[in-house]
Amino acid sequence: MIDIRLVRTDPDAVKAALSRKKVDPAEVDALIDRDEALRRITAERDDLRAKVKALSKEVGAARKAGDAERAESLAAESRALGEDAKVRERQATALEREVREMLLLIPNLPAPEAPGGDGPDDNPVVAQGGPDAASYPEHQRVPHWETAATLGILDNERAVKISGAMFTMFRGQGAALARALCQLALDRNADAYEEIRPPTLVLSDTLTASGQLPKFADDAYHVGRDDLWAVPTAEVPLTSIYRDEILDEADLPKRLMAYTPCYRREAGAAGRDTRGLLRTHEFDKVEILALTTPEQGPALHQELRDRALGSIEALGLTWRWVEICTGDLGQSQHRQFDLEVYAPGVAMWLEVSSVSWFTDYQARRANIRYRPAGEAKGTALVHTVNGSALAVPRVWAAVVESNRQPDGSVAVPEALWPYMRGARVIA
RNA sequence: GGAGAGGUGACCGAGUGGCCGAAGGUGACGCACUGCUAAUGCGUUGAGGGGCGUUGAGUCUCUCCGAGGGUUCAAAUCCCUCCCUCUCCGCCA
Repeated sequence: MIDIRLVRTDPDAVKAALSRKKVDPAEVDALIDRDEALRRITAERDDLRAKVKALSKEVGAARKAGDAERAESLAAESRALGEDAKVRERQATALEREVREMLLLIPNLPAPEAPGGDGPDDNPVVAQGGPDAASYPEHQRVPHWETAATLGILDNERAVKISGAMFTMFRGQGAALARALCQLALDRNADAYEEIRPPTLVLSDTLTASGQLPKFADDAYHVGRDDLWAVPTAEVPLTSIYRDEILDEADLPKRLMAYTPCYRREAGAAGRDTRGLLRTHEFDKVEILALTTPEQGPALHQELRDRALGSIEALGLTWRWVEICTGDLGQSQHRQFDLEVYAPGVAMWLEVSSVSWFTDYQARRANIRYRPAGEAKGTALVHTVNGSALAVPRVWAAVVESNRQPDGSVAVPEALWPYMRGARVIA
């Protein structure tokens, strides 16, 4: 959620910032209107309550003094005010809900330094590295699903039998490779990040805190019988770890990482990227996340990007870093970097990591605060940043394609040797 | 899933209708005492919303004792529903 106080004090700045995300200023005006009504009703309600409290005390005093008549008349007066207060209370509750629902749907303000643009095509490439995308030889211009089928390391046909379309299954060395990638990402970040193994079925409140609900309910799997949601990313449980808590500034930044499976319905993506591993309902990912002070936010955002990049470089892949323009920025994001790797077999740049700075947008939803050092009282909202340290399927695909040997085998990148039970080649 | 007990502030814990945002203790912080430490004494110490004022001066007010409803002039306290924790039984990787 954005700060309602900012909406009150500087509505024009909010509208201007949000217009870069294509939000209609009328939405902001509607919010202001409801907020004003809420504050008016709340003031009336509180005033009535104060009177009821004062009168109630007098009733007690009169009773004690044995003045039953006066007590009764005061009680009657208080009763009448109480009726009024109850009416106001109902109105206030309805307005509170309205304001909150509006606030939950209004996106975060984009960073001033986020580039303008209408969509993905306008995302500027900031940097690139690894082998030249044009340098891959002919024997590496083979889609991973073909190589994998030959080697018997991917069995999507049977995955579909088991779970339906867009589910995948790794086999043998392919399964080991998938697990090795996770292990690599965890080990590379264990120097600074606490490893978490969180639950992956979560409450609606948890999914709301990180921004997926209420707007993106269709994208997530819901277990109706128990009203639980399958997490689309470890960001969801990690963000909620300190929900409704107050941290010490000395404990910030708090760095966390988790390997989890991720579940996505891909509701709007029917028929797209259905071959191989480019888009699947269930995949493994290592997520890194930090809770920071506002001052630490930008630095941690860079740190996360560099860490995500570190694993990709260790694997020897061709990569590029794009910055997401305002028209393509997600609802909760203030600023976002994407990392893409080049997959020579499918001749595509694959998005493998998305590193985002949310300012206090998630923290306000999740109510995660900290006590600024040196100040006896008062709290402030933390900032959240997170990113994929490594998302398995697309990296798996890129590794298989860019390490394919002329004989059809796949050389295991050296960084993964410790995790492949001695295998240097998948054949 | 069945039976029972319980959920109060950073923590422990008292509180069965008004004098309770809440005793007492622990912890933390400040001051005093002390050669230092310790001990002792005194004091301070929750969060959130709104109004007026200020820009970090305050002041008034409302809300919060697991959550949500209800009874009452008045609810931490009485009633209802739900959630969670613990113990025993059942089941089970």
